[in-house]
Amino acid sequence: MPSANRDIDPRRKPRQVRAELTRDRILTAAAHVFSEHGYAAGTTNRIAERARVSIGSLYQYFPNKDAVLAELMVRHIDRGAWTHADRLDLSPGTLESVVRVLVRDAIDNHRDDPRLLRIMIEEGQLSAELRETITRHGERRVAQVRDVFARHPDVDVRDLDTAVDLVVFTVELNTHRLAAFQQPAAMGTFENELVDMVTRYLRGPSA
Amino acid sequence: MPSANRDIDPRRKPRQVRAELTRDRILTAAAHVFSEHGYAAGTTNRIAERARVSIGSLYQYFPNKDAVLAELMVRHIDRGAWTHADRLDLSPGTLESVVRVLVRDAIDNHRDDPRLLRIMIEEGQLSAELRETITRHGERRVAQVRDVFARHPDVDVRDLDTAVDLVVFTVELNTHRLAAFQQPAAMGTFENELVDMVTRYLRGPSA
DNA sequence: CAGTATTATGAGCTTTTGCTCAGTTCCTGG
DNA sequence: CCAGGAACTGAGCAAAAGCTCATAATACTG
Repeated sequence: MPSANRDIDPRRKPRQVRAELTRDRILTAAAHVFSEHGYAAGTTNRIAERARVSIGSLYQYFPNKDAVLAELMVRHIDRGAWTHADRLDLSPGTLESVVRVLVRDAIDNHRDDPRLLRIMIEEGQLSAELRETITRHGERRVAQVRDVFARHPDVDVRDLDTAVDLVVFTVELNTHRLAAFQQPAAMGTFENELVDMVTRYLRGPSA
Repeated sequence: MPSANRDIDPRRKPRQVRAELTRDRILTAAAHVFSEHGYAAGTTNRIAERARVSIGSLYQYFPNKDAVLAELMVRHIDRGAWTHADRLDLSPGTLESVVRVLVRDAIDNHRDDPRLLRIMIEEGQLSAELRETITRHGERRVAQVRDVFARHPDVDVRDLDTAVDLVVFTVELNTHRLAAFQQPAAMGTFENELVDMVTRYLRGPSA
């Protein structure tokens, strides 16, 4: 495989609408292809083919394959799907309602495509910088949730850090699975049960 | 890529101990390589190299790359790691102890290598037959758990099916993550919290 | 120990895949 | 309307990866 990660190579920057459009089609196609085939098996030719664009065009906008995935990740982050958990702070309601916001937030985050999300994070060599950003986002989220739980009077757990960890990832992972497999119909029921489980856990031994 | 999935091609079947040994070394190496590099980037040459075996030997025992991953999966299943949940039936103790068995079981299942497990399931084209087997295992497990919960007097949930689904996967996924990232030290604490969360959920609104 | 069967080797063939570049088509400003 | 830049094309190159096969080494058998 040819050398990836050459010096930052902005390639041509789109100046016409047409170009922007092509770029978009490439990225959309890439999202589908990576999601379906995984990173390694999602070949650039397949992406170009799916985008109905010649392979040359793809390389006019992206210096290499990694850059395509990276751009996808950047877009995902920029879309802000990852932490509009600001709502969390503003919801001083019952513990259950807080948890529900958390769950809804996770669902929003996974609305795009959970498979792709995993691939973006686990496969493909993202730049250290980008990884940093992602990690930071995750940590900020955990910290935010920790804060809210710490403040809430109904929360009663042995170790707050462990609890937050458990809760955040339980919500995250279940949502992930849910988005991937289930049909939207079962969503409602599932959301309720998930919220219930987490809430009861946080409330502690309500003896 | 050459045609995979040709007619069942048993290749040479080992007749000497030496051969069996080579086969094992190949599989062990494959497990490591796939786990480290993913399926697509885990090349057969790398596997052979790591096994200290010539590439030719690899293809003497496996018709193609997919077959190596498939065999790995078969071994995983055969090892019976997936459902010695027989213990479940035999543990008529408290709800908490039942849940704990469930968690321990999941941990055992992931003892081998969680990365590999994911790769085996999500990447690589397993035969329809093998996929069937895996699905069946999963379903059987869920059914088994459902049964135990249905019988247990302390379980109080709205919808048993949904609850079992939620519980099984929550345990599964958290264990997965735990095995992958955390050091064994934090394991104990985490196990307790997980057990707690699930138990409280199953006990229902203990008003 | 000779003869045969089994196992192991690795150079290299074939296909796949990331990517280039010379040439064509399209768009826009003057 | 046309010149020149921007965008697009796709045949094909180089590297990588899957896999073969002629040959060598090793183990078993009588």
